[in-house]
Amino acid sequence: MDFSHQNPNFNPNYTFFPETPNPMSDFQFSDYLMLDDSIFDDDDAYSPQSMASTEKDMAAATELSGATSKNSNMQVIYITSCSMDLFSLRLRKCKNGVGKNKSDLGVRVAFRMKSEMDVIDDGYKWRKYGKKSIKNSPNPRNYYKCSSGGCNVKKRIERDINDKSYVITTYDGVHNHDTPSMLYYNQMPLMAPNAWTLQPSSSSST
DNA sequence: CGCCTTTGACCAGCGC
DNA sequence: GCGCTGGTCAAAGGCG
Repeated sequence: MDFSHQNPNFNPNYTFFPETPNPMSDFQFSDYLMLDDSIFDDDDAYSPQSMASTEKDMAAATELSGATSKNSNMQVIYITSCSMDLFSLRLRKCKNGVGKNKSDLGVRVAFRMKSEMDVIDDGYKWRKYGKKSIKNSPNPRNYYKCSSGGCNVKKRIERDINDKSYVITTYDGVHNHDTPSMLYYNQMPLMAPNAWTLQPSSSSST
């Protein structure tokens, strides 16, 4: 089964994450995903280096997710369309990597999706602890902490300045517990990860 | 009663 | 040093 495609409009190193038919895929991640590259193993097929996007895309994603110079170790992955289940599987992968040598707050993930709702139900329980007006943005930024005891994961949610139909969500840290939906994913056959990560750019494999 | 949101105050980092 | 900005705290009130 071929899950991997190449998009001719982008960088040859670009990897396309296809949609997969799944009842959990009730919405799709449409634009940017940003990760701290230290969570990846060197030989990991998930490595950002194998999924480099254009400089323009990276700059845009960096701006969207609020990254600054102090986050310069972050790398940007461009995803045209990725369903919720695939994204969660990637987070599980990240969590496994972080546990080895980084604190729970070593990961930042940001993505932008089209949604009428401000808060996306990602399976975890969140408690709102702040709200701020952001300079040059008509939309406030909301701050949430994971309600689970001992879990220090935070997330920020705000509307895209340029297109209010998009919501930008930034996660800081990795949950130290599972969520019911994660249990669901654990029971899924692991077909997607092996398929769509092992075929980056066949043309660039020199 | 417990947990949540709201919201103003406070604090720290950064640029000038 | 000062002001601006983003992030967090904590008190108050609401809701199930």
